Amino acid sequence: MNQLPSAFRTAPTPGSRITKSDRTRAAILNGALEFIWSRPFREMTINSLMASTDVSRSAFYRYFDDIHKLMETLLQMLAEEIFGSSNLWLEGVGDPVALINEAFEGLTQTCYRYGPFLRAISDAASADEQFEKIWVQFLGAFDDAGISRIEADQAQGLIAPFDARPVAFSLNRVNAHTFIDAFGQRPRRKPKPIQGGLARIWISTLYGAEWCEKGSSSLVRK
Amino acid sequence: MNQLPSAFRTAPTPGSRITKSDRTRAAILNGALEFIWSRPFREMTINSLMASTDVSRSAFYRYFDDIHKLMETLLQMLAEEIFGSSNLWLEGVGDPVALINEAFEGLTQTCYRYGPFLRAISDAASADEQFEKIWVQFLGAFDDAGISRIEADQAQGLIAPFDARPVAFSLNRVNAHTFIDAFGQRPRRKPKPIQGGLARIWISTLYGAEWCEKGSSSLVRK
DNA sequence: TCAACAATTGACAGTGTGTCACAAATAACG
DNA sequence: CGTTATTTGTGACACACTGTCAATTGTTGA
Repeated sequence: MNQLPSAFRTAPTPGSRITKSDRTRAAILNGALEFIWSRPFREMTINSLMASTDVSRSAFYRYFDDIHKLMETLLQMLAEEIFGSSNLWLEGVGDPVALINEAFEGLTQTCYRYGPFLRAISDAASADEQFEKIWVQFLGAFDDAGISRIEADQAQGLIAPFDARPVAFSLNRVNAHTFIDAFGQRPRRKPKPIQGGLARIWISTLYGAEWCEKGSSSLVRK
Repeated sequence: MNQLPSAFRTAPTPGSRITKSDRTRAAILNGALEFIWSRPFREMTINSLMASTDVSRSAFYRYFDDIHKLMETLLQMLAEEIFGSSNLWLEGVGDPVALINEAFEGLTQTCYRYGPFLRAISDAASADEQFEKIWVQFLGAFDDAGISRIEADQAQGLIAPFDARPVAFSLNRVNAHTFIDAFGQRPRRKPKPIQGGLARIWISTLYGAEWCEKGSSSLVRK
């Protein structure tokens, strides 16, 4: 049922032994993940979060400055996985349309699994100035990579010569917020149609609609 | 400098005279608009809001249940104007590509003007369950209208026969969050490239890229 | 064993919320 | 007018959450 990552079952200490502090820290992080999975971020107070652990509320502050610093820690976890999926198209070589389809296959799966978490991150961003910067930076990294890829393909004549920046900007927004809105709260929408819709938008915009029905089987409609 | 609507300069009472209550209510709403224009929504407490009026914090509760009910009142204001712009394409007759370009002209202008406000609404939605429902409903109305329009054009052979629902869903997300991210905080991005990027995405996805450079002059690049 | 260090705790001050009984201002009316 | 009724505004209260601190408890290694 709970599809959240189990990355904190043990301690993330470098070389030394597992200390009590490690276990408490892991308990807090796991508690946060479970919380996010079952309740909206706005209800996650230090109180309610620490209630799931066996230590007091004050103990939280030995490990994190506040709720948003904790979210920052969690975001880093997800970031690698998401960036990994997207990189297929962003930096891959070969047929770009096929790469996009492949990338959306993995990306959709990842975002479907982590939907509520993704949503919590987005909510946390609007609640805290510092964390918002991190989230904006995270999205901005995709913007830059997208612009590079589009301009590279434009140089090769694969993409029409339009202004890459605003298109990359909007294409990244459509991904982020389609996933957040579609998978962020239960019942989540079916992933396949969402994936198909996004792939269609990207491929039509960048390479032309005639590529939409070709390529990966992930676009075949039932 | 301040481009916010001045809708509350007087009282919105039906027939009768302007009472003191009307003026206070208007002062609160105007204070909220000014606040949103200059500071992020997360900093808008009843305290800081009422400081701009000449009545006490408690007086707020005579007019609104809480901050989010106030936001609800403000949203209704904007809703009509936004829906008006979009309706050009959603329900207009004639060349749909030209209609989209026209619609984006007005829509971009409106969202540029009300950017910080739009952003506050989005932030408020993630902070309050009730208000979130209203925001979701607001977006959902565009989804439904978009699906209808796409399916109608598909029936006419103007749009390829793909599953309209997820595409309309994502196209609406790209609008909302492109505008929020691009115009929600100063310095706002230049509206024209944003408008061009969005129009390109919509037109390519729905009608095919060959229509992108034709139609309205709003797509001509410098 | 017993210091030295790590982890945890309850209590506190600060800020915000929403409610209430009461005070002040305004309107209604003889 | 002056008096009453209604509307509008206020301070004070109880509650919730945050972040800090000195004091306490626990763990570890010589």
